[in-house]
Amino acid sequence: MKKDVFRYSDCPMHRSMAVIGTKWKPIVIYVLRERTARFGQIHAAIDSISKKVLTSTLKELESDGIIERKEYKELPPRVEYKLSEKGKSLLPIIIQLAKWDKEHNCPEKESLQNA
Amino acid sequence: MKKDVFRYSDCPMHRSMAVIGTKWKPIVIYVLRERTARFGQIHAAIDSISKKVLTSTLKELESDGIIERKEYKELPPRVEYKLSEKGKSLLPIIIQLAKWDKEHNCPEKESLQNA
DNA sequence: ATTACTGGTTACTTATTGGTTACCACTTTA
DNA sequence: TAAAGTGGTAACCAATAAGTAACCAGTAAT
Repeated sequence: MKKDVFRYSDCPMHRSMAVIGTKWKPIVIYVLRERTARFGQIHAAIDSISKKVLTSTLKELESDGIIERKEYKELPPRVEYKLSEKGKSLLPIIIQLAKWDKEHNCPEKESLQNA
Repeated sequence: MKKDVFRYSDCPMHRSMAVIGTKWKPIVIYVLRERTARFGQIHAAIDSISKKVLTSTLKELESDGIIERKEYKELPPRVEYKLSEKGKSLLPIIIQLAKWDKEHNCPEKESLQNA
């Protein structure tokens, strides 16, 4: 999120938004919830994100300590991303949000909450 | 969030983001967590939001059934906003996020997690 | 010699969000 | 008569986020 207007706010919601308040960040965290993934795998999992935006999203998440990036000196290159401890601590919230959605935004199947 | 690209996705995180994935929405929900508030009060609570953006944020939250708007036919006008049941069901997540922030993004006071 | 592979970068353009200022209705108060 | 108070709206502009297409390195396989 932009040039840190929210980062040093005294409201915790503002600060949270500074870290995960963009279109793609929660989705990337969700993708990494149970596995390490390579750049290309994340890109394939979220097919509508562009490489450029995925790159910048990953960089920001890394610099905020949410994910870790490990580069293997191979050819062709291999880079793996995974949640850090801090990122994992955010996971219950992200997962609850996905669950909330399943319970509230699926008009078709309102009674099937165990998918 | 824009023209509903995410709204009918089959990924629950995409759909959640369609409903609350903007800069201001989680903050507005947080402000309404324990009280009904008037437009001017919300505006005062989030002093960096403009009236225009607050108006559109409130409208979107209302049309997604997260908040309820009640207009009193008085002069000067009075309009009250509060969380709907659906909005209240989202609240634990928002509050957890604020709590997460307090625990992880306050480098100064790392051991004071009970503020 | 060419293509594929991977994880990007670059330059450029467009979409979306956010901000500013002025203004409105209608009544009460000064 | 004029200003204040409330919850906005309208027109216009600036900032930011996101998207597109082409390209790169360096090796292996075709």
